[in-house]
Amino acid sequence: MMSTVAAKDMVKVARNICDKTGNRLTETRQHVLEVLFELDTPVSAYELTEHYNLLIDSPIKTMSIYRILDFLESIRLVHRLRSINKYIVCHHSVGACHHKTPFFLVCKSCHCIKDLEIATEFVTAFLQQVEEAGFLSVGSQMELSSLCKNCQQSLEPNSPGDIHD
Amino acid sequence: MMSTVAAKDMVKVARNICDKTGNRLTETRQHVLEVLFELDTPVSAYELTEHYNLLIDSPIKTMSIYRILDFLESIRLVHRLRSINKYIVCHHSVGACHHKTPFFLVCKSCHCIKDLEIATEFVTAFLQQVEEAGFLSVGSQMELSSLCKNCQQSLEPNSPGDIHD
DNA sequence: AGTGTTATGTTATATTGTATCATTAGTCGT
DNA sequence: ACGACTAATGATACAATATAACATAACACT
Repeated sequence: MMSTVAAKDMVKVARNICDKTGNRLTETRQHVLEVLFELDTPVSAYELTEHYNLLIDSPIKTMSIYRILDFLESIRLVHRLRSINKYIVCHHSVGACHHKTPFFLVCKSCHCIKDLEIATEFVTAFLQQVEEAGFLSVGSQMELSSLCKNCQQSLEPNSPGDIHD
Repeated sequence: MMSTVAAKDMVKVARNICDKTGNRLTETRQHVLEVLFELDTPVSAYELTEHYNLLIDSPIKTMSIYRILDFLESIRLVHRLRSINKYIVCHHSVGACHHKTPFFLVCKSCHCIKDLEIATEFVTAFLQQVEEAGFLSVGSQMELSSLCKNCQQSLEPNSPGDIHD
């Protein structure tokens, strides 16, 4: 499998994390991470399986992909975008502070995403409210179902909900 | 189908909205709304189908439930919780201002939810950032994948991601 | 090497959601 | 009231997403 420089960096970070946390960065896991990195767009587990099998010699099945995605998510190298059932590598992992709380704007229509950099004090204040409510933020990410500029335009006006109130 | 007072209020609001927006609150749609209201907990479309068929005489299939949920969501009487693929009635609809942006804390583990009342200025500031990024918030709701108090306790410590950084 | 643990392979199945076309029920103009 | 149009539902099939369960392989430790 080819590896761009950046992909190698990603793998290096992954190896570091695994070393520190007593986990194993197996060849398969590394491959999954590399494929996801090269794709660099949200993909479903099944799409990822296809790409993996195009790029990597030894074939894999989706069951294994799911397991490895779970693992990579648990060490925070992959984000699971629950609102669209897709997965993407974490871009805050390579040579950057890892303690951000990514806020993904997810286009309901075309499934493109934007990783919004929201102000720290904003996040802090917000997480405090979460804590006060007795909840613990996990997954370290938020998603907002929205529409990107393109899809806003190609949408007809006057949806049922518009005249509300 | 039995109707508590509150359920009747809900239906009244629904009828109002439909009248204003030129939509029809059919018997089936009303029934779906009532069943959802009585359940008052997030349910999947299939669970809702089951409950509907227990409570209502004329049987329904999930396909129709999905269509009606779509409709009820479009007039903002139902929230679709995408992170857990479940649906719940909107509680901001009955005799209250409807322009809130609900923020649901969704427990990853037991799927209980808490509708967090976040400060208006908070939401406003946030939505401005969304707009600046060229996105339009739709669905008028946010979800945060989290853990409720109960599930926090029953979880073992030292998950793989813990020692990160 | 032997043993326990973790990761993967493999098959089957559960769960969630859509496409499509037929049928029924309203709506509107005449 | 009648026909024609549109909206809503019924019904069947299927696609897409995800998990369960058990077998095998790879690693880790003594």
